[in-house]
Amino acid sequence: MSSNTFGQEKILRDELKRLRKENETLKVMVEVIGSKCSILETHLRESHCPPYHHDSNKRARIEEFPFTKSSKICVKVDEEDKSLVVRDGYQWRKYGQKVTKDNPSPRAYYRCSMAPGCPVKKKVQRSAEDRTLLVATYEGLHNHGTVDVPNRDRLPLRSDQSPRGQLVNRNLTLMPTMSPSSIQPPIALDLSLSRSSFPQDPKPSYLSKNLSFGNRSSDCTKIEEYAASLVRDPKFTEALALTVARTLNN
DNA sequence: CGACTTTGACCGGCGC
DNA sequence: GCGCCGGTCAAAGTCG
Repeated sequence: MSSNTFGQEKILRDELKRLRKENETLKVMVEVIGSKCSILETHLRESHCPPYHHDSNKRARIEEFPFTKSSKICVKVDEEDKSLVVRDGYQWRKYGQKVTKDNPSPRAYYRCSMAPGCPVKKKVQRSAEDRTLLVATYEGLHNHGTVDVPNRDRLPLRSDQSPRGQLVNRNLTLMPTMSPSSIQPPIALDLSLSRSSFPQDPKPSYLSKNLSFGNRSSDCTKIEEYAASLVRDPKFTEALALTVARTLNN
């Protein structure tokens, strides 16, 4: 064995060690954020309990409890790409398109067509600030358990420029832009991350800082502060989504 | 022929 | 009450 081989082996071992640490760190983050999420959700439910009027004459807009069923994701696309297609592992049927006042780009309305009667809807619109971002807003909860269906590769069909059935590779980014009324984790957690849209960058920015959990008295505070800063990091949220998706798969 | 998009019309909430 | 606006409907068109 040459010294060169030993050197490579050492590098690989170091890399493995580093990845294990990252994995542990991510696990801690998932637990912290998960528990915070549950607490917040419970708190919201309690504090908003039912000022909920059910008027049978009102349309579906107010039929659903508003606190658990809305989330946003952002998707990076080419500026020239005019299709309003967000690949999230579900199958969608477009039922409308509108130009809204606050944004020159049209907003597309989709309904989940993977299961009959699935109440989930999504709106997709190009961000007014950043034309390379597609903002997808999800409403409702899927009434079917899995996104792992034979059709999962299928895209919502073309809008003006995407040929029918064409696969579009997008960089999905979960954005920490949820409003107080959207505390629940994003609905489409799969987000096709199993397709390995996981960042290639071996050192995600959120892990470049040193993280030590030595002192238990300040651990909780540290973790909370760090978690708060992490949720603002799109790379972290993407990694988090992947971790959760894998956990669910297991 | 079925599944889907397109697009103008329509509906209902909301602010003035 | 009126008009604006976002969301939905539904007929027609498209595609495989």
